[in-house]
Amino acid sequence: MPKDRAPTRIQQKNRAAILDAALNVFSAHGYRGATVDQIATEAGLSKPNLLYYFPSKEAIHTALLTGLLEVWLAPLHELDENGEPLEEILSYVRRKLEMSRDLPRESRLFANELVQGAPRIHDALSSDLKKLVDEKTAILTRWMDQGKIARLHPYHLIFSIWALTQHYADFDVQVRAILGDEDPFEGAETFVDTLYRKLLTP
Amino acid sequence: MPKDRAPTRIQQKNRAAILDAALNVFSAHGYRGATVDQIATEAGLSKPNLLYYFPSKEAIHTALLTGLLEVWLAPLHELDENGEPLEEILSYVRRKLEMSRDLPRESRLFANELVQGAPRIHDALSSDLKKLVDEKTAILTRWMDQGKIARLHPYHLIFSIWALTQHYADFDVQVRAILGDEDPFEGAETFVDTLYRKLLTP
DNA sequence: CGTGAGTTTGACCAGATGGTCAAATCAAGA
DNA sequence: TCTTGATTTGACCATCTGGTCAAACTCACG
Repeated sequence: MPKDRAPTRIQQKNRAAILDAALNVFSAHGYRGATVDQIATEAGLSKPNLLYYFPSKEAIHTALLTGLLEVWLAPLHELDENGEPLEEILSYVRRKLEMSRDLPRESRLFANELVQGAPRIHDALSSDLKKLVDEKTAILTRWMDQGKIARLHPYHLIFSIWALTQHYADFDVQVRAILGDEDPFEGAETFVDTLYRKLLTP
Repeated sequence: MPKDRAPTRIQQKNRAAILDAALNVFSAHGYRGATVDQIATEAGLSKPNLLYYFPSKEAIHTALLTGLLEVWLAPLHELDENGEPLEEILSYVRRKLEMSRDLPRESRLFANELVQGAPRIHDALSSDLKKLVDEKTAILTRWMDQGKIARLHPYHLIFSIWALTQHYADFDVQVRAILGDEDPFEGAETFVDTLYRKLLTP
């Protein structure tokens, strides 16, 4: 394993290639379904070479998840108390939907992990995620108190946004099996827009 | 393997035990993450004994999925053109939510399969499921034409129901990490009820 | 009972898989 | 160029896993 000095050019390139390959493989097959060989091949390395950069399969998975959790929660971070309530929420929804369209692998990585009980990120859920959600639901509640949006259960409001937007990435095959050639995201965008406008209008 | 006569008492009992154990294991770990030994132990059988009843791991999985697809689609089947539109849709939503609460293993079984690209039920999706959905969206469209419910993209309306209801079973850990002790389904029920009332009112 | 079909199991196998290691190769600074 | 640390690899290992098989056991029924 490389000493912990400043990473060399090669180290940067290879670690990035490994994480990208791992994202492909883990998101498509889940943790257990992914093989180190597959990741190595996809990253253009031999298996021992890959294990020179990461000590184990699990280490790759953990590095991926923790690295992406930040990306994953960014849209919610941006929800701004000082903005116009309805517009703030709608653009959060829009950002989440864009992530489903542009980063479906990331969405499925988390979906795989969550649907199997989140054995490897359970802690992050009940600390980081919970904290962020509590912070933002407080804002939503204040908006409701001020009569700026309809009164709803704030947690379930957040859940609904996650469910509606991530559905298009996570269950992509199903969506496409039903829609055929139609682009899922065009319809989805106007649908969720209408939905939250109607729902949130007091 | 047993001859194809009428199944004996033992055969019935063991096949049922195997399928129930398999539902536990597959829904919790996905196809690849499940092991035959685990299923056998959970069913109270030895591995060779299990393989006396089902020829392979995949056969168990297929038997499960095909057997449960029917159960899974039943609520949508019940959507009745002759009923009162809003109430019909609301009770469909309610039935789906009840399934998430009462049959979370089934929900996660399909979620696992779908999120990984549905390699084993792709056909059923684009034939049976597609057919059923087309049939029911036609009803929805007619209701919209008659001005009985708001005009929306019917496919995305169905997707939204699936997403909102199954979310509580599939991502149960996440939901509970955020809600703490609060019962997810109580809040969910009133939330989705409000949501679809507002959304569907023309 | 006895007998034949139905049921169960211990021992075993082949392939897949995560991971190790010593040796070989490469790259950059002195 | 030479040296030293970084990088790469072929060979190898232990374990897990799906699946097989022949032998043993059990049960219903004549």
